[in-house]
Amino acid sequence: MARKAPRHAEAERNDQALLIAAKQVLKAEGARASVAAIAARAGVGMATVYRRYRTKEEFFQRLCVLALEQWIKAAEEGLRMDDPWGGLVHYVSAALDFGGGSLGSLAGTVPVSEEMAEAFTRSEGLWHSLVARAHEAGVLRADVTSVDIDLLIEQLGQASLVEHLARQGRTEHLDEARGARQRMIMIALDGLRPGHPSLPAPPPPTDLLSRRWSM
Amino acid sequence: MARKAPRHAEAERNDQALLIAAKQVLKAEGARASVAAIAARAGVGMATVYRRYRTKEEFFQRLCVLALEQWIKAAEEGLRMDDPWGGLVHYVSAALDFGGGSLGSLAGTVPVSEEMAEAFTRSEGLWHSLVARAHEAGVLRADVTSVDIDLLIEQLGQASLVEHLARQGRTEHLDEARGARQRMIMIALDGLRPGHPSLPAPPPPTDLLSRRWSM
DNA sequence: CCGTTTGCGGATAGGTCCTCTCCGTTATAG
DNA sequence: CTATAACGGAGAGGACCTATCCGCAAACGG
Repeated sequence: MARKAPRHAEAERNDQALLIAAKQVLKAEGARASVAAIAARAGVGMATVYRRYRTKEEFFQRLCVLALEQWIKAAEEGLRMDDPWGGLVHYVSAALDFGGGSLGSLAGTVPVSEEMAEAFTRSEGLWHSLVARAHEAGVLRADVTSVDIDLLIEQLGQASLVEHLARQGRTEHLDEARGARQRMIMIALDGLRPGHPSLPAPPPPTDLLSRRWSM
Repeated sequence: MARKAPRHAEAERNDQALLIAAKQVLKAEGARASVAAIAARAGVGMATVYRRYRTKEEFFQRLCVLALEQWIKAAEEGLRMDDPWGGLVHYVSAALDFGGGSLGSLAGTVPVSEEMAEAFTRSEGLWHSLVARAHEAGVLRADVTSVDIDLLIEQLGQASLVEHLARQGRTEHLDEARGARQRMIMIALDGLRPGHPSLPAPPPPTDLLSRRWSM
């Protein structure tokens, strides 16, 4: 009967290429990215996407789960670090690096699957621990909550000048834009340190963001 | 001959409604906003837009000029304040309030008109004065440049949770989201104060952003 | 009260772009 | 060399967007 899988290696390579391309395109174009654009970026045909996922929605849900796993990994790494502040910075930096912000733009446009809700719950728990530890050590300003920082990550993670330039093919200034972005992130993180006047408005409710991840 | 303008008042009202609606929709949807959406938001027909502007592009260019005038006004107000830091905060807050960030998403998608380039030059000069004054007074960390702050404004000005919720009609949490946003902006501004470790990467070139506004 | 003029809304033509399917082609294991 | 898993891309069908056109409503002078 079935002799063997003739093009198995190529299929595996395409799997990976698709996931990488999807992250890049989603980061640059947000939730409006088209399947065609992602496939082109990965150097494969569109059929290759639809052979693996029944619909675009299912594809994006899978990407959400993978991204959530990166959040979880970042939080675990952060907790493993001895320095509470360093751990928190690691988490935020990692989230912005792998494009955790693009996740935010997906949330709300893609129905939440069971798998997604589960992964989110796990990541949320770890994240709270990381923030709590920083608070206890006194290295994080007392009037800031984990939701505040989540919002900050989401905002800073949106399509930035870097992605805009990359999309337009203007590579001359890419490095400068990347450096500028790092500086901006550091500025925002410095605003999280203790020693600043107290924040306006009451702290946001804890479920302000998380309700987007429940089914 | 021409007796008089029969429906002049309504026309004037529509003019204003269109501009207001355009700002709101652009803020929520970015540069991809459709004319139909803007007209609907203003409660007018599409023809009303095209009676005033020949093309969508011309409409958006006009909006850019109006927005740039708001930037100029904000900078002038900031310079008129006695407190150098307060003046800078005023500028940033005003820019984020009136949706200066949506301007950033227009830059690059709309050809730069002469009027736009001129207004930008004027606003840029005022902005530099405002930053220079803060630097001289020592109330702004020395290693931050005006481009850094521009980038921060652009990033924080992009479609936020507030706009996402508004677009989906979820008004229950709008006030909480608005408060959370104010807190986030204050956190970022606190990061601009003196007394933090020095920033990574060299300062961005002064024309990193401004070249988008030259013809 | 009527005629004229001005501005109005929305249907729609024409075009772009997107999702998803179908089918002839290509690469590999035996 | 054959059988077959996996491939790429053209295209059907539909959503949506810009810009136009036309019948209608409102304001004013006489």
